[in-house]
Amino acid sequence: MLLQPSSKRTTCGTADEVSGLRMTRQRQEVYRVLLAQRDHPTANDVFMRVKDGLPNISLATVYNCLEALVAHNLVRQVNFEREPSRYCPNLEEHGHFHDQGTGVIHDVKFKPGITLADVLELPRGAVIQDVEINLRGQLRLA
Amino acid sequence: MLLQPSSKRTTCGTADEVSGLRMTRQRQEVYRVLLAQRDHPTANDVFMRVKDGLPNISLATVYNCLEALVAHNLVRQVNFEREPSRYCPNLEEHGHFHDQGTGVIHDVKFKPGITLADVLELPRGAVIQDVEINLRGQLRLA
DNA sequence: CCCGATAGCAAGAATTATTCTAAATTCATG
DNA sequence: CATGAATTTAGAATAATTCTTGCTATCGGG
Repeated sequence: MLLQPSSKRTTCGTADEVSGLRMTRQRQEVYRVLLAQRDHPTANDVFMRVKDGLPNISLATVYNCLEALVAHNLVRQVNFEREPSRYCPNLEEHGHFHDQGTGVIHDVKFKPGITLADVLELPRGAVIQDVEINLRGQLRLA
Repeated sequence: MLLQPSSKRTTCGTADEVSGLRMTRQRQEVYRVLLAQRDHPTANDVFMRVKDGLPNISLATVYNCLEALVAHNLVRQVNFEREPSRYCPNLEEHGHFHDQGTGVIHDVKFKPGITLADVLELPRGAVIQDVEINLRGQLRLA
């Protein structure tokens, strides 16, 4: 899923868009950085990485870009406790395991064929829009 | 030495501890407020409620009390997105469903006999200390 | 009962991730 | 090219939470 400032496919008069989002240089670079190193960086981490390619970018812009990417479902925002938000380009439904020993956050997939309703006693009539599963623990390797 | 219930001081008397936590007047009141209205209040909500009984309590103390209660596993801290933390005296393992329509947070129980390992592909050797499950959605009542 | 030590409290200042503001720039489109 | 909308930027503002400081209450030992 490489993003490219693709050819001018101007249906209604718009230009290079991904998921209806105009792909500016800054958004491109923020997205590229997220794909390049999938270690759940914070906004500030992203800021520092993006500065290599765009030395004049501002932190506010990084926040703007991340917000735009999240709003257009290209990136997920991951909140852990009250820590700074982290960002994740893995769009599959998944949870996160935060290893307290190393600080590393691992993606955790659902077992195949499992749905939330199999697991939880949801309120009647509940329509779920978004699921967040966060685990904290240690990796005790044998 | 004979001890009579001292009528002068607080009704709670001396040095009673719960889970190794000294139960001061302030901690008692914070805890009581949480038990009385289980609507997942924020620290500030708790502050306002506690002021009825303890008009001189400070917000910092409410934070301290909540922290102490959480540390001693009498209360759970619930974090939703980047919103202010909420507090919950329900100690059963459970998740939270945040109804976007009303803003109400509902506790969500696991179905009986379900364990995390049934559902998630945990990393090998992962020892889970804490689980957080947050759902966002709407209640569409038929 | 007295004393020193410790824990807890209150008030306000500090911290910090994030959002907002306003001005400048870029870009799409006519 | 002109125009208006979207985007970027730098810095100020916001707000939940934490920290600091000085004070008070409580505990344990003589």
